[in-house]
Amino acid sequence: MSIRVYNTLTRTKEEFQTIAPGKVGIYLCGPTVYKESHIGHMVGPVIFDTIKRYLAYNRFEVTWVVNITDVDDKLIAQSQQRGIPMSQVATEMTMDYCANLMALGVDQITHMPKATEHIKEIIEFIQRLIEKDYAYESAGDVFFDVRKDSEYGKLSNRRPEEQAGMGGEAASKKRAPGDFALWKEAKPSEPAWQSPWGPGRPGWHIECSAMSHKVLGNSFDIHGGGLDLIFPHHENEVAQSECCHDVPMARYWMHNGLLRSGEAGKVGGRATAEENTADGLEHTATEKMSRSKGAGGLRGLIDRQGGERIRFFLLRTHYRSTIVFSEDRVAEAGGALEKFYLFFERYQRVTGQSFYLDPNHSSNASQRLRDHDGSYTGDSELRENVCELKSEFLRKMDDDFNTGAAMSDLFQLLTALNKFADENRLEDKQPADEPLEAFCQGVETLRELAHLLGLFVTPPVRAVGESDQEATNALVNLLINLRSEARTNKNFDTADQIRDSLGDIGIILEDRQGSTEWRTQ
RNA sequence: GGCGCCGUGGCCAAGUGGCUAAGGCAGAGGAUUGCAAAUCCUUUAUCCCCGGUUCGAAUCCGGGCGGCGCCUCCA
Repeated sequence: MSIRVYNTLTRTKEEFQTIAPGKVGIYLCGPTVYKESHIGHMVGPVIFDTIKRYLAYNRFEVTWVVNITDVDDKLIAQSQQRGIPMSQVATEMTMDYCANLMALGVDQITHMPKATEHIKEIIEFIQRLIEKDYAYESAGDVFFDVRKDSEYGKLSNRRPEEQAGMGGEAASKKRAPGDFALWKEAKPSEPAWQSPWGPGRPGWHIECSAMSHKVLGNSFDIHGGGLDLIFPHHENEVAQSECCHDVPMARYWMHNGLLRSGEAGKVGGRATAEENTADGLEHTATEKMSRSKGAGGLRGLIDRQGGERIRFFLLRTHYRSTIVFSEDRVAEAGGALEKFYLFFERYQRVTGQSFYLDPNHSSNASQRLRDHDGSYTGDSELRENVCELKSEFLRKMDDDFNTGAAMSDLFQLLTALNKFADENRLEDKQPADEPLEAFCQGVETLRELAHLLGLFVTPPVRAVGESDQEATNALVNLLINLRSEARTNKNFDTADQIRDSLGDIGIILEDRQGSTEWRTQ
């Protein structure tokens, strides 16, 4: 039983072996906090949050670092444009980023170091590179000399000499066009820190090398980020770090696929299939999500769809694949979650306990360990089925964290449990003890596996406010009572009219034994 | 030009050499229900095209067509 991960460096799946036994260090490149984050920024955090949960489940002690880059040309531009200090822009956007992470259930991050709080380490790092002759000062700037690094290009598989169009505005200060800035001289109006080369600020890549070194050491296990960071960001990071420390920076380089926009121009307006297929072929122009292309509105998306839907949408596809994003797609995918929510209500009807608040398990279920001593006793068809689905789920997760494939077992588990509840009439007043226990154990497994994906940890956030809900509650119950009376009198026309009218405004009634329940949508 | 990815049922999406090609959504039929809802059961695949390797390929190789990414800021 071993975990395999795809390594960008070798372009193969490799067996996962940690540097220190039982411990894992992960560094994920976080955002440059100059604007509100968009949906694309959530892909890496969500998959690595899941990876951390899974590694912890496999008895690893995991340290997961996500950096905040809070000094950068774009941040300076923002602060000047808005007329506020750069640090204020950074603080606002960092809070926005963290709020979005929380909404998507990303709560496993161990450290979030900021670049501006590590200027000293950054300067020391650069000094070391200069001493070792891998970097040079040039008129207030410091550059990394790519020609000194014989391994430069190994991650992205490209040779600097073959690159066209490199150099940028600082080209005249460089020895070679592929050289990149470690330290940038400050212009008069720009924020600056004192350094041996005069006032300035760090270049883009150096903060990650310095901070990962500080928190995780010379070598750590996993370095992650979006595919678009392979070049130049990660290529430059490896170059800096390995020239500085003379050991491999990271064992496994993991890169998540990017999101592409699949907006058909009908977001928010329930586009019907009939409308779209009128001309037979509708080629939706899709393009990569990026802030420069106007992707945005993550907060609104979260408000409308809920974080869990978005998380589910992202984990449905393998993390290295491109995902075509649109709100319609999120909404559509999220419909599948309803089946689980309805089941959790069923679970509550059967056991009288909330799926979420079970005092015995809720708080610890996500900390369950693999191969724990399960309380699975006796044998039955359900138990066998559950065990098999669980091992299938784990087998798929072992194979490069194949969350999309693993989800199918979650759905099959759900179906098995529903079927079992049907067949054993668990919603009757007095269900037999033995089947009830088997059922609860099955639910326990469902919870255990779902929590590995970060799903169903907390109740879904509904859009309705608290007080609204109370009023709605009272009102609907009133109508239910009226309808119930009509039904008792065999006045089904009236009963149906009430139910249909409620259905028209989005309230669904469900008749159970002796009572009627309702839900929205 | 250099490096790289993708093309699986109406839609989304696993599977990368060998049982009847997962699962979800949508649709259809059935069970259940006073009628519904929920739930369960049943049901839909020339795996982009052509050639090759092989006893055997969606899966490997070559070619073609189509879509996309990076090489400039980007998760």
